[in-house]
Amino acid sequence: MVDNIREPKQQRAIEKKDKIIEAGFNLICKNGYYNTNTAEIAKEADVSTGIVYQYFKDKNDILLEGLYKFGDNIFFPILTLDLSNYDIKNFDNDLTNLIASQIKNHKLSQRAHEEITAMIHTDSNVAKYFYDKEFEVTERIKNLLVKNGYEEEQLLEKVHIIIGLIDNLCHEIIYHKHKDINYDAMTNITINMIKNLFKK
Amino acid sequence: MVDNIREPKQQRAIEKKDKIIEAGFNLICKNGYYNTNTAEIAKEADVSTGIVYQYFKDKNDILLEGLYKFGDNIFFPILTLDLSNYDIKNFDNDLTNLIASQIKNHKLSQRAHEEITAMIHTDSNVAKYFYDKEFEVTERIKNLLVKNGYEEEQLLEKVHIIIGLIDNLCHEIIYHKHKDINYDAMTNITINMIKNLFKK
Amino acid sequence: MVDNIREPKQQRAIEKKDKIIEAGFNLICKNGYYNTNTAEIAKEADVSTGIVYQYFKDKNDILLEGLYKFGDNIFFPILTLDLSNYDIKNFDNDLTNLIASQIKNHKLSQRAHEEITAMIHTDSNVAKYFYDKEFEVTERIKNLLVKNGYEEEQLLEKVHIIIGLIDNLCHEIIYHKHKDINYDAMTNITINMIKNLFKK
Amino acid sequence: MVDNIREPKQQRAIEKKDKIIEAGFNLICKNGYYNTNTAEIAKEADVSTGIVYQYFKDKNDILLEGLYKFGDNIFFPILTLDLSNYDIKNFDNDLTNLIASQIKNHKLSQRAHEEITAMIHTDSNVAKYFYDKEFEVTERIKNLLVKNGYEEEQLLEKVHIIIGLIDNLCHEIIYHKHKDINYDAMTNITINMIKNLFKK
DNA sequence: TATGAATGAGTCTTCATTCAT
DNA sequence: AATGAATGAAGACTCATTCAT
Repeated sequence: MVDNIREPKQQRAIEKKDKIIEAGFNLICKNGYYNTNTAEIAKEADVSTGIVYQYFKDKNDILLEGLYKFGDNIFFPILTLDLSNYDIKNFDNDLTNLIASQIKNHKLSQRAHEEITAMIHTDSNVAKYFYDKEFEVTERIKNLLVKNGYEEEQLLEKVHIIIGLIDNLCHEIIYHKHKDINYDAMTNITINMIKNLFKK
Repeated sequence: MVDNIREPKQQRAIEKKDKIIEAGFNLICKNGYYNTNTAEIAKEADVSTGIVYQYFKDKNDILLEGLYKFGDNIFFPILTLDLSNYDIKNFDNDLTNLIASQIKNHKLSQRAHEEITAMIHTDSNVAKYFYDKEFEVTERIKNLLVKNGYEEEQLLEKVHIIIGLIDNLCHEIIYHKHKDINYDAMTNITINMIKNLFKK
Repeated sequence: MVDNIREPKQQRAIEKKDKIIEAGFNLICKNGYYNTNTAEIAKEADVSTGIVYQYFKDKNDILLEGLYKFGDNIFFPILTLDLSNYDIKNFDNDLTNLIASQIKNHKLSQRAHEEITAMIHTDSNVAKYFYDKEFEVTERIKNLLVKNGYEEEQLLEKVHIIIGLIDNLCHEIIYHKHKDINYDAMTNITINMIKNLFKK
Repeated sequence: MVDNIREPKQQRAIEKKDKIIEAGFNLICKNGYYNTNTAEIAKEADVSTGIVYQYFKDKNDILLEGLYKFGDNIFFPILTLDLSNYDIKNFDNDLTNLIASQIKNHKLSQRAHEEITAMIHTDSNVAKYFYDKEFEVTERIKNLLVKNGYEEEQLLEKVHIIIGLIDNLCHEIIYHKHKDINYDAMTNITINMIKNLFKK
C-alpha cells in the first residue's frame, strides 16, 4: 500500500498544493469543517478530487496545514508584527494599532475561531498548535515588557490577562452584537486597565 | 415531511422528551455536535430512534432545546444565582464565589462551549439564544451595580469587560494548560482589576 | 459512535439478514470478492445499501458469515453427511457416493474455492475457519476408520492424503479441462489407491 | 486509449520492462492482485507510473507477463527440471528431489497460488496458461514414464493423480498447519503410493 | 405512542489510467 | 523514452430521517 503523501517538487504542483490549502481553509473557516466536503474543496481549488489525496493524508490534514499556514494571521496576529521597535512609551498608540490589526485579521476568519478551537478537544495536532502558539505569544509579550523595564512579579499572569482582554475586546467589536455599546469607550477602558496593571 | 411535532401531554411522554434532551445535550457537549448521531442519543435516552422524530423536528432541534434547558447553567451561570441579597461590600468574596461557580459549571461542558458558540454563525436560533442571554446577563449585572450605587458613565462597557475578564479567567483555570501560571495570583489580579474599575 | 451491529429480532429482519448473506456469498462465489460491491449485494438481496451495514460490520463480514453458513456444503461436504451408518465394507460404494456428493456441491461454488482459500493468507478469520474445518474433517474420517477396525500407524497422514486425493479428483472432474482424460477410470484408480492404503 | 504498447528495443528499455514484470509479479504473489496497485509496482521497479502503461496494456497485463515469465518456477517446477537423464530406477530419490524442489519454489509464492488460479475463472488468458501448462506437465511425465517402459493403460489418469498427490503433499508441508502430522511419514506414504501405481 | 427496521443520498477515499512536459 | 502530476469514476461506509408494524 502506497500511502506516502507526495511532497510536490514541481513549481506548478507546489502552487496546486497551496491552492488546495487555501481553498480548503477558506471554506472551512467560512462554512465550518463538517459543512465542507472534499469535493467542494477540490472544486474551489480548481483541481480534481483525486489530487487532494496525493498531497494530504485526509481532510483533517488540509485543516492542519491551513492552520499552520494562516493560523497566525487569524488567531495570533500579534505574532505577525515586528515588535523590535516598539516603545512602551507610546503604549496607547501601540495598543490601538495592535487592536486594529487584530480586528482586521479576525474579520477574515468569520466562524473559524470557535469551531477550530473546539477541535482542540478532539484533535491533538490542533491542540498542540494552539498550546505552542499561546506560549509563544505570551513569551513574546513578556519579553517586550521586560525589555521595557517592567520586570515585576506576576508578569506572566498579567500578560495572560491582557491577552484575554484584548481578545475579548476585538471579539466584541467584530461581532458588534450589542447596539448600546460604545466601542470606542470600551477600547479606552481596556487600554487604561492594561496601563494600570503596570503602574507602580 | 412530518412537521407536526407532537408536544407531549402525558407525564410519561414529557419525561421521555426530557430524557432525549438531556441525553442529546450531554453527548453533544461531550463529543461535539457532528460526532454525535441520533442513534446514540436514542440509545443513551433509552428510547427508540423513531420516537425522537416525534418530539423533535430534527437533530438540530435537540441541541436547541438542550440549550434552552441547560444553557444557562453552562454558559451563563450567573443567571442561575440569586443576586437579590448581594452586597457589593463583599465584592471580593462574591466574585470569588461567582468564579468558583462558573468554573464548576464550565467543567461540565467540556468541549461544548466552542463548538456550540461556533454555531452562532450557522444557526440563527443559536445566535439569538446567545445574543439574548448576553444581553440579559449584562443588564442583570448593570442593575446590580446601579442598585449598589455605581451609576457611573460607561457602565455597560465596563460590565462587558468584566464578563470577558471572568470568562477568560475561568477558561484559563479550567484548561490549565500553562504550567508556569499561578492561578491564585491570576484570580487576585483579575478581582483587583474589576474593583479598580469602580474605584472613584 | 454507535458501531454495534444489530442482531435482528423480528422475523422479517432475520430473513432479510439471511438474504443478504446468501446474495453476498453467491455473488462473491460467482464473481469474486473484489469484483462484488456492496451495492450489488444489496440489490441482489433486494434491500438498501444502508441496511447491509446494520447487520454486518463490513463487506468482509458478509463473506465470513456466508462461509460459516454455506462453507461446509461447498468446501467440506463430508461434514454434511451422516456417517453413523457407514460400513467400511461398502468402501467402493461409499466413496463413489461421497465423491458424487462433493462434486455436486462443488459445482455450486464456481470460482469460490480458490479465491476464498486465497484469503487464508490475509484474513485470520478465514484462516481459522479452514484450519478448524480441516481438523474436524480429519478427525471425523479418522474416527470412522478406527471404528471400522483400521487402527494402524500413520492414520492421520493417510487421512490427509485421502482427502487430498478426493479433492483433487473432484476438482479435476468439475473443471473438466482435459479432454483426453477418462474420469471414470480416474475415479476407479483413486478409489483403489485409497483401498490399498488400508490393505494389510 | 493508447493501444500501441511499445515493445522495447533498446537494452535499457528491455531491462526496465523486465524490472516492472518482476516487481509486479512479486508484489502480486506476496500481497495479492487486488492488494497491489500500480503505484507500488512502479515504485518497487524504480520507474515512473507513466512508463508502466507504455509497456503494458493494463495492470492485468503485468500479471500475465509475470505468469509467463515466472509461472513455471512457481506453479510447475517440474517443467524447469532436465528430465533427460532421469532413470526411473531411482524413483524414490527422484521423487524426493522433485518434491523438495517444488516446496522450495512454492514457498516463494506465498499466497500467489490460490489467488492467481482463482483468476482462471475470470481471465481467459490466465485460464489458457494453466490449461496449457498442465497439459505440458502431463505430457512430459507421461513421456518420461513411457520412455522408461511404463506404457500401460490409463497412464494419463495416473499421471494426473500423481501430480495432485505431490501438489497436495507440498502444500501440506509448506503451510504446516497440522501439528500432529509427521511430514516425513506423509512423504514416504505418498512416494509409496506412486510407486505402487506402477507396480506390475 | 412506540419500535426498530429500512432507506438512500451523501461523504471520504482509492486507484487504474491518461496527460502535460 | 520518461516523468510524475492529474483525472474522475467507483467503492465502502455513515447517518439523518421515514416507514411498516
